[in-house]
Formats: sequence, C-alpha cells, structure tokens
Amino acid sequence: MKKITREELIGKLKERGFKITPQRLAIVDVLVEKGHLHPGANLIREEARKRTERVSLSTVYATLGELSQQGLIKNLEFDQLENRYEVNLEEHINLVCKLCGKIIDYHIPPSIEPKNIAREAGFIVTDARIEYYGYCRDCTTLPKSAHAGRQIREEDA
Amino acid sequence: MKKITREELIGKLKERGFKITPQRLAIVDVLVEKGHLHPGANLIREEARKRTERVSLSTVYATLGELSQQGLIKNLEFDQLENRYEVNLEEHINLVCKLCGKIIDYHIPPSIEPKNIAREAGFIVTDARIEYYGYCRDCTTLPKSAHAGRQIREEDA
DNA sequence: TTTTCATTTCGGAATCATTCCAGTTTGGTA
DNA sequence: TACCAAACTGGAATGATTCCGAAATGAAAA
Ligand SMILES: [Mn+2]
Ligand SMILES: [Mn+2]
Ligand SMILES: [Zn+2]
Ligand SMILES: [Zn+2]
Repeated sequence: MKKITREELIGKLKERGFKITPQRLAIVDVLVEKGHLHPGANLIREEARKRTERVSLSTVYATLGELSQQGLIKNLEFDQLENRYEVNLEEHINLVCKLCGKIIDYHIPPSIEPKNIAREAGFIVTDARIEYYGYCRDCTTLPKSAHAGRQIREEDA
Repeated sequence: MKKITREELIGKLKERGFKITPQRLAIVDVLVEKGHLHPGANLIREEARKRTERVSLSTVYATLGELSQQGLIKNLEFDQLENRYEVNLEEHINLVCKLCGKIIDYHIPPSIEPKNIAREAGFIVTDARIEYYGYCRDCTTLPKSAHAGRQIREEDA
C-alpha cells in the first residue's frame, strides 16, 4: 500500500546515471500523481505539458521505456488500445472494466503463492501479470449514458 | 484438461449461423492442432495454407475476431509483438518465456478463488488474464545459441 | 439441380500506436 | 565558462491490425 514518491523515483534515476531534465521530472510527477489511473502515453504527455514547457511524445515513450527497463514502472498492454503504465509494483490484480476502460487496483492476500508452484514447473518466474476483466461498480450502477466510452479522463477513479 | 475438438468448434459456428467455408475449417483445424503453441495470426495463416488453397491474412483476422467474439478462443496481447490466440478456455496461467517467447500452460489448483473476492469489491468479473513471465526450462538448460529469439516455430513446445 | 443473395473472402489501402532517425539542445562536470 | 555525452525534438518509418469495394461462394429456396 506504500505509495512511491517523486523523490524516490528521481533518486533512483540519478543513481543510475540518468540526467535529470525538466521532461523527466514532469513525467515522473505525472506517474506519481496520476499513476492510479494507469495512464497511457498520451495522457501522460498532456499532463506533463501542464508541468513544463515542452515534452514530445517521443520523449514520453523514451522515458517510459527507460523507467520500465529499470523496473521502476510496469507496462500493461492491450489490444487496439494504447499501452498503459503503472507505478504500483506490488503484486495486485488490475480490474479492467469492459465498459469504461477504467483500471482499478485490487490487492489480494497472497494465498498459496502460485509463483512457487510455477517455479516447480521448471519455469523461473520473474514477473506476473494478473488481470480481471468485467464491469466496475460505476458501470453497474449508473445509467448507460454515463459511460466514458473506453477513455480515461482525469475524473475517473 | 479436456481438449476442444474440431467438431465442437465447427458445430458451434454452424449453430450460430456462420457458414462453413474451407478457410474457416482450416483455421479451426490449426487452432485445434497448434493451439498449445498459442499461435499468432501469421503462423495460423501459414498453417492454414497447408490445409486449403487460399487463405488471406484479412480472413484470418476476421475469423479470429469472430471466434473470439463468440467466446470460443481467447486473445493474448503483447507489446510490440503479434497477438497470440488460444483455445484452452480453462482458467490457467500462461508462462511466457522472456528469452524464446514460448508460452506454456500451467494449471493451478483453484485456491481461494480470487474471482469471488474481486466480486466483493463491486466489480463483476467475467474474464481473467493471468500471466507469469520468466525463463522456461529450455532457456535455463540449453546453451544461449539455442534460443529461438522470440519466435514461435512449429518445433517449440 | 438451378437460382439466388447474404455472407465471406480477397488484396490493397488506411490506421494508429510505437519506434527510429538526424539534427539540435542541454545537464552536469571540471 | 566550456565541453560533450546524453537527451530532446519533429517528422518519417514501421508493422500489426482494420477497413473497404469488388468478386466469389455457401446454403436455403425454388
Ligand atoms: Mn494496477
Ligand atoms: Mn494458455
Ligand atoms: Zn466501468
Ligand atoms: Zn524459453
């Protein structure tokens, strides 16, 4: 449940020899502040723009690639949709709403650690991806018109 | 563990008003015979071609889309790689090797049914996606040169 | 069997997220 | 303050997937 901070991320980048640029600062800020939305590259760019003069989409992708390679963020890939990114590295289930596209973190008690079981299969597990798809509370409660239509906007949880 | 048969799939398509064409037969055959490889559209097309005269890539995509929409197959989406398709609809973990790209089915005993837990969160679960990434037995045993380089070929498990 | 036509297939063009590139800018060190 | 490897940029390239109009064809009806 601990939330990653701007300082932690920047610190790690610095340690590993990355230069601290306004673009990277802005992108990291967006990830820390909006990470719960599991934002995509374009939303990240929009938000980053509010925080510094110029940020190109190329740079956003490059930076996300670096952060991901450094194991500081995780990529979520979807068919026909932008990739989404998250800073929550704890093992959890991403609940993906099929109506509005919202992605909600859901933490489970680690029951029998299937990771260990998989290890017995002669497969060394380094990363897990667990997603449940379905309908979120809003989309089973609100009238149809309220659906965001597979977009993530700021107001989404 | 029950393996889907050609006849089951064709039957369901017929029931639902789809015409039975040589292309659909070939594609279904490929899915039944090579499904364990979690093949991508191009491999499916290549294999389908061996089973009937002409199959276009457009048709392969169209057919996979129909089968998927009918809930008869599942799509696995990956960053920067072709989507992959599988006929094994039982809940299982796909073990994805980061070296050779092979995808291995791994069935777990259903411990505490996290699906039910998620349901309590006000989220109605209709589909699950569980993937573990890491290194398969071959890729931790064989010399580096043996890696298939993120391709799936027929000989892969 | 033949006719009929909605469905399917086809190849090629369009789409669109992501990556690549070459030229310019810049953070951080000395 | 000068230097340069690293970073940034916009635009072009890539590549999987979708879209489209025209031609082919299952399968129901005659
Ligand atoms: Mn998450
Ligand atoms: Mn599988
Ligand atoms: Zn929703
Ligand atoms: Zn492997």
